[in-house]
Amino acid sequence: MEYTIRQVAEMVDLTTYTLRYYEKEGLLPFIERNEHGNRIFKDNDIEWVQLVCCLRDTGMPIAEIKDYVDLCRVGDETTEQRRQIILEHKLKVEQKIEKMKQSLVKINKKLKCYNNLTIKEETDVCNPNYKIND
Amino acid sequence: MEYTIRQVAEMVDLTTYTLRYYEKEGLLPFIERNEHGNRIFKDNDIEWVQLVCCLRDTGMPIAEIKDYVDLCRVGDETTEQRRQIILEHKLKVEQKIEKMKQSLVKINKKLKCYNNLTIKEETDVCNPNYKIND
DNA sequence: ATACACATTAGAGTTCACTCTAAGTCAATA
DNA sequence: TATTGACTTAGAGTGAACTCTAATGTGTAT
Repeated sequence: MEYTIRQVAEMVDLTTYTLRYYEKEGLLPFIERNEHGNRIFKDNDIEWVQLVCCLRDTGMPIAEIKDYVDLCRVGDETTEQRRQIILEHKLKVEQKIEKMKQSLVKINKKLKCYNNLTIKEETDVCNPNYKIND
Repeated sequence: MEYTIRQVAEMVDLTTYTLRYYEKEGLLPFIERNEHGNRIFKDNDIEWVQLVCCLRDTGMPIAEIKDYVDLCRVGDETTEQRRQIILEHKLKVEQKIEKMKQSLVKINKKLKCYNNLTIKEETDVCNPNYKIND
């Protein structure tokens, strides 16, 4: 199957601007063109875009994704370097999730505080301003 | 206990620039000053800064934290609005964690692919460039 | 034929969250 | 007394990641 940039944008929930920007930055070096110079996305390309999105969504900077893509283009002799990049990113993502979970605990405590307040109609012991509590 | 901006920066792992910026943006409206106009952070302030960091780290924009802080300053009649803000943020954070976990699954698949490659010394079936696989 | 809808490019502009600079004040120390 | 070092401010600068504009081209519908 082949898709226009607009269709792909819709599919992966990016704008056409962003897709062009990603190509310009070297994140999508394989996209073909038709006879008018318009981009043609194949199914493989969609999957690639999705991988790029996955890395971006988990906090990998554009420049680092570019490095990874460049290694991909070199060929077999770079698999170990690529493995290393993905491994390190995996660890960062795991840490990020752990930190988010910790933060969520704090947020839930805060929320519980407000819930108690609302339910019990008590005096505001839960931070009308933070001088009083938390 | 009282602390200088430098000490607080160290404690919460922000720069002094960032702390001043947060105050300028209205995120820390209660910080007192000494006779020379220097900021004095109390223990309460540290906790407040940590809450701000918690919200920031989980993706709440500065402007939204500001709105929340402003509501705190108004007083008791805004607890329901504040509860709502925290509740909605909690849900967003949960979604964010869920999305991160999904992404991690994808990243792990990729990594496994490279690991197999490295261990088995097979032909590169795992994306020397993405035309071949994934 | 002409308008509409979609595509293209280079490059400018925007937003966010800092990050830093310059110029100044103040207190303690050599 | 002079320097050092920590603080202050307003406001300029930075970097990342988009986001958009303007000019242009192409194919289809009325």
